Amino acid sequence: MEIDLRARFGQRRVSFAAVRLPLAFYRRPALTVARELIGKILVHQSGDELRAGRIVETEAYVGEHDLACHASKGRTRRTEVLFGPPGRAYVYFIYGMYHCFNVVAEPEGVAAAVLVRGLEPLIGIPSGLSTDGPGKLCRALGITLAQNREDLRGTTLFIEDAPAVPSSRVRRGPRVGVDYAGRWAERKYRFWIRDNPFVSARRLSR
DNA sequence: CTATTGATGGTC
DNA sequence: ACCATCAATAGG
Repeated sequence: MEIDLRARFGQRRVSFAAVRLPLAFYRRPALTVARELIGKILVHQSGDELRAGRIVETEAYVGEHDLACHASKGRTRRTEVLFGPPGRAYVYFIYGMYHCFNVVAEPEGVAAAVLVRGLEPLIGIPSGLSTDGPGKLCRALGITLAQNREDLRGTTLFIEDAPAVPSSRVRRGPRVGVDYAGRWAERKYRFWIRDNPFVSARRLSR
């Protein structure tokens, strides 16, 4: 089923072609994908529920050598999807309560991904559910382990192209919650839209 | 405002 | 035992 996002964004006077991001978008360095995902539209359609938001915050996890990346633990049942083809969902369950949604990046064989940490609500987000944080946005969009490994060019969980966000509006800083990764925690692998209220960890987001 | 703590369960 | 989180709580 095709979904015409143009009609819905028309209400916000935003017009662009509703087109899924192609494989080539994802098959690039994770840092590039993380930066370029800012402003794109994450959509989850399950049954007759359509929920979508604009990506306002991401983090790159660049490979097995990156001690903050789950793939640094090697190839396991959980991390296997990271070694696979790009453009798939990597969803994991954390702290017994939350899910986190990632986009697999880089060519097959390179275990890298981009964590989506903040969404600006656009369509169908139930009132009272916030989207400023990786766990919260998964709850708001109904993303669970059921979506793990899903192809993001499909029809249930997918990402639509949208106008690029200019560099003047994008900020960079260290990733959140990865102090265990030593020097890798210091690297500025996190991207967010400046002053956007749907960015997580506001204290660290100036 | 910062710092700390508890909830809660998959993974290895 | 650890954890790519979050809300509640305590303290300055």
